[in-house]
Amino acid sequence: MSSMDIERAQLTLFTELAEIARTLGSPHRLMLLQHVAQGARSVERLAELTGLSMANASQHLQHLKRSNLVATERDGKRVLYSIASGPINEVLGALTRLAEHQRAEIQSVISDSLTQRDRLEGISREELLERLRESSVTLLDVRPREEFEMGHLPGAINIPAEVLEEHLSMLPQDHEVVAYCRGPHCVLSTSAVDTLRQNGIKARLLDTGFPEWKAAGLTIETGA
Amino acid sequence: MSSMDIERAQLTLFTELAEIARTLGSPHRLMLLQHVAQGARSVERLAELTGLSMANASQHLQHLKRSNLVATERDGKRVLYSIASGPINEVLGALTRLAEHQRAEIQSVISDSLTQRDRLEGISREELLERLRESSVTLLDVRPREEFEMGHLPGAINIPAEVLEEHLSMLPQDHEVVAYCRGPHCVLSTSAVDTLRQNGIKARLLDTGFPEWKAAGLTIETGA
DNA sequence: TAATTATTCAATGGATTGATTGATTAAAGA
DNA sequence: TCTTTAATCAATCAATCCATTGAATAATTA
Repeated sequence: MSSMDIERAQLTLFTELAEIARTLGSPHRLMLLQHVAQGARSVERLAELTGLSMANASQHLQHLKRSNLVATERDGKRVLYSIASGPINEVLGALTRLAEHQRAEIQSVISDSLTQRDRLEGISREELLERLRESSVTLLDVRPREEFEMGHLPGAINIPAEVLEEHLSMLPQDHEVVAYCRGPHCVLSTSAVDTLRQNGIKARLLDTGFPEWKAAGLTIETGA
Repeated sequence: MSSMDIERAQLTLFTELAEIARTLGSPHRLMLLQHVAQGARSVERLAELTGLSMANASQHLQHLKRSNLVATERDGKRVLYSIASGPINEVLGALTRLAEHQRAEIQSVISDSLTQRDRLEGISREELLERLRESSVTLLDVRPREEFEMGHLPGAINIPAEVLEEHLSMLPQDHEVVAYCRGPHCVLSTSAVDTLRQNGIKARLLDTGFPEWKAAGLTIETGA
């Protein structure tokens, strides 16, 4: 193996990595990816969910496909896009943690925010299970009702993020609240945690979301 | 918190993520980042290491800086670039694993490669320590001699990747070999593992590199 | 102070990207 | 078969990106 070959190998690896990173380097594609990660969706639905035009959504989805981040399957006259196999969520999770770290670093200079520090430190699945067993926490699912009813973590109560502020009275003031939504890169529950804290409720964020919980083979409740 | 606010928060988060991903979306910037991750380097050195022109390297480095992936510090008439704090390696590691996963998936269709599967499964620090204690493995450092001499894992022998093929006789034929270099995103040791296997030596890849080992506070040897 | 070295800035041009529009293909139903 | 619906393709245009060039700035040395 000559050092020439090594350089070439380095270059091709970096080129591959760069290609993936580039594909992730568009807010619209990230939004599409996030929705696709919830389950197979048609182009039309994805366009609607993201507010993009059909043609534009289609092109972005094809871009994601070229990078092997999503897969397609035909269903009658529709084409369903679903997330590809592989550690895609890990990449998005790592990216999110990096972004949050950077944001925290900036904010810790600007503001003296006390909540900032531990907002990043989510609660782990293991700790959650332990705390649930001794019922010292309330588990809060902030996804839309329909998603909640399709399946949720056992014992969770559902208050969609968009109505959280008006339904704070449903939450116990003494217990700590652990919020979760779709995945580690879901922004809904971090804003939920902010809202809760601003209202004097002790709140933390589950470091995994519903899809991961399901993937880990843990028990799930359905219905309302 | 209205659902309008959520959408805006989503958008800004995704925009931030996309910006980081975009910055990583260039092979040249990834190369620069990899070198910078080894320690503080001047623009000139980095230009030389990557084969870029000074002005070009400088601009890419500034791009990396704008995304808070590197930091600068003046040293006399030179400007030293170093890696920023935060889980940057985690992102690169996750990206690399994703790329390798994709590559493996393609290759497992094309070729019937037996080695492909477990090449990805590196050996963990814990397992390595155990195996070293019972001296059932040989630890191989494939970085350039100078880096090796600055510090390496205890008990490792050094054969730089570019001369590995000519020095195979230095390696025991009966022991398993564990190769490592700089970090999980270092391509050197994966090519090293390939070379070794092609020559009938049982080889695996350490799932962390020297920087991580050092960061974990484990013992280090210096000198030749 | 002048000359040197290291880096950045500013301007240029070619290549690529992202969104829009309208045309085209594919499958299903009337 | 003709129409409808879902998705993709092709063409366009503005915006951005990347590398190059040469000039400008900053710190050091003669």
